[in-house]
Amino acid sequence: MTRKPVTIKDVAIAANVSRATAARALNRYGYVGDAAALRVFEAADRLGYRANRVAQALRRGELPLVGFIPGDIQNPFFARIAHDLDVHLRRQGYNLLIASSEEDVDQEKELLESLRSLSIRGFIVAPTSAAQTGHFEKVARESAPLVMVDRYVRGLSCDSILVDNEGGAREAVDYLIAHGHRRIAFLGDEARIFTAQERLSGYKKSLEAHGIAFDERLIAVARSTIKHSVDATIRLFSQQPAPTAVFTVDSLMTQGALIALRTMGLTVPRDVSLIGFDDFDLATFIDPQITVVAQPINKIGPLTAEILLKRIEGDASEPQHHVFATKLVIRGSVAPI
Amino acid sequence: MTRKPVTIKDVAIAANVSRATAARALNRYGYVGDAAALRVFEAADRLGYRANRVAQALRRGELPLVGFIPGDIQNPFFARIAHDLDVHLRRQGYNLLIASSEEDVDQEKELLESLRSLSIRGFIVAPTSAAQTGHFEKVARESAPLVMVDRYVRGLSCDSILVDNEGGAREAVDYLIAHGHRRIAFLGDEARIFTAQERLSGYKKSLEAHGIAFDERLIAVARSTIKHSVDATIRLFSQQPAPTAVFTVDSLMTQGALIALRTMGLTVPRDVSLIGFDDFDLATFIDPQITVVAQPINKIGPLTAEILLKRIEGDASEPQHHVFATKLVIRGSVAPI
DNA sequence: AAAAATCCGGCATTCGTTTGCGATAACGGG
DNA sequence: CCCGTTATCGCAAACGAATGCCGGATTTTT
Repeated sequence: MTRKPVTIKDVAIAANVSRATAARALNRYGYVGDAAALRVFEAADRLGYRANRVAQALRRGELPLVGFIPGDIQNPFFARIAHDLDVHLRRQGYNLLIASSEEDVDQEKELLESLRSLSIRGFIVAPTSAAQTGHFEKVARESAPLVMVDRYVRGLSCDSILVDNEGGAREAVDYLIAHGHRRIAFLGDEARIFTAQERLSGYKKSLEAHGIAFDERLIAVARSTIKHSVDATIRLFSQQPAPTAVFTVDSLMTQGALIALRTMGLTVPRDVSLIGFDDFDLATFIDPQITVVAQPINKIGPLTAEILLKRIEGDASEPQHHVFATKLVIRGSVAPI
Repeated sequence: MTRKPVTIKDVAIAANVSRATAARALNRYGYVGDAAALRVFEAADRLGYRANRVAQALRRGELPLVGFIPGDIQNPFFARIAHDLDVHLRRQGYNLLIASSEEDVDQEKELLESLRSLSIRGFIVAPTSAAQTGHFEKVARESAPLVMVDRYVRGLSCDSILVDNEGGAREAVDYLIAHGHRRIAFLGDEARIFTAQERLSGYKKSLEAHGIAFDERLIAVARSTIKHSVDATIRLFSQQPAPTAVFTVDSLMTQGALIALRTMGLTVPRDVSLIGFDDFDLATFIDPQITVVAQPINKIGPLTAEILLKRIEGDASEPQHHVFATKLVIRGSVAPI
């Protein structure tokens, strides 16, 4: 574990030139004689020289790093986006620093500050709260470009890449209603979270459009983990009269709901119909196959990376707001009542 | 997007002291008068000063960053580990830089070099190849401590945190054999990958112990994604006579195998018995529930983080090698022949 | 052959922070 | 009152790389 990094000074000495010349040779700028350059390259190679990116960053004021702050890296949705971001950013020489906010506003704030002091070049954030915006504004104004993904903070002048949450939810609930359901439960994460709000709003609009009264008791809120969703679902279906259908807000909650329903001895779709937001690999494998609102997840990461890179390169045009359409993928988890 | 970071110089001027005094006050060392310290704090607070971690790093020679290089961040196994690492490392003031090697040795090498030049303080790696070791040796010797997780590179003098792959696989295959199976297929990722090797070895040992001849045609190799595993499984079960059971090497491949079998009209466990390595959330939800070799995944990340932190703090004792026991979780995907 | 253009490469500075050393001041025991 | 001790704080030098500037060497041009 001996630390003895090779600096440009070592290379310069070995090549018998000054540090300046070595730097010029390695970075190919200014005038460097062929002989000197050759000696420098040879020495750098022999010593295994690697430029210290920290020193470069200090001088330039920035590290080739991009920060990604999702709500939860274990959610397959965010894992997929992280993967796509990583691939695209790396192609341009950036590394991705992933730091999960765990849906905690304070932690998100802290992370943002912490990454900010790293002179990071850009941020990709899925804001935990749709309301609290102060910390983002400061970062976006003073530090580096920021792009919101999956979630939106009103009033923040930044690019955003979203999906049509409200439309997708509405379509799903419309579909349930068309099958005769009236007591449709909504299983979502905390109201603070943008996607939950929008999907709830789509749910409400659908009910309203069909003249069905909104019933607070049909709304369940839980953290987005399988475990928490199981509990919430059980609570939901313990009341009388029980819902006849449930709409879940993401794939983890869908899975939790499935497990809970099975535990309670309820069969999908015979006893309960179900539609989930966000598709997942095993959706087609479960019996019955689960009807879902699918998002074009393969497009979100790449587009986000692309937009952020443009911003980093200085694009100062008006903020862009992309909204991807969702698609109701009809499988077998909904039955007429 | 105006960049005007507040430096310690600004604080010093505002507090009417020298930079040195400001630094001493903020870092609480050396002699600083109460009055001066107070002025510094006040000024720092008012200006919103945050130390530039890049400059600190340059001076100290290291950034409070730890790099994690898994094979694939989308694999729930690695996502979980990444999450646990993140939580534990952050608690100690480190940020986690996640960069997936995508099971590509060259990319792994590049990532390692790239992170090395960031003066990263430690590495956590799941080596893609059990054979190629050169790049790791250099890093571990010259740059920063390195801990191997989930996979091991022979001859590399580093800590490792593994599970008992061979034992787990063997137990699974024993179990299949005990149910009368003889033609047991093995679905694994590329032989280059350590866990695949070990699990295959366990498979072979079990066969051998029961006097069953090893048959090359029962071995299928595919990249560890659901899509690739589907194809490989179909190939496996297209031959005559078809296997009566299959052992899969990770949860993604298990899911792929399930999908393939269903597509081919084969029912588990009536037509084919199945055991997968690595448990997954929906394993209990599929009909039948899937019998798996479970790993203590909740312990791997925390232990890894703990060991790395100790190394960073200078622990130079002999490399530790942890091997967690696996557990065969018997559910319903195996039937007697 | 002299003047001018071109090419090389070293010196010194910059980035923001930390810190060894030295200067100054305050204090108190003898 | 003197001097040793302790407290306080500033100067300047690192850390490693990048680069403007400038003097000197070489080549080209006239």
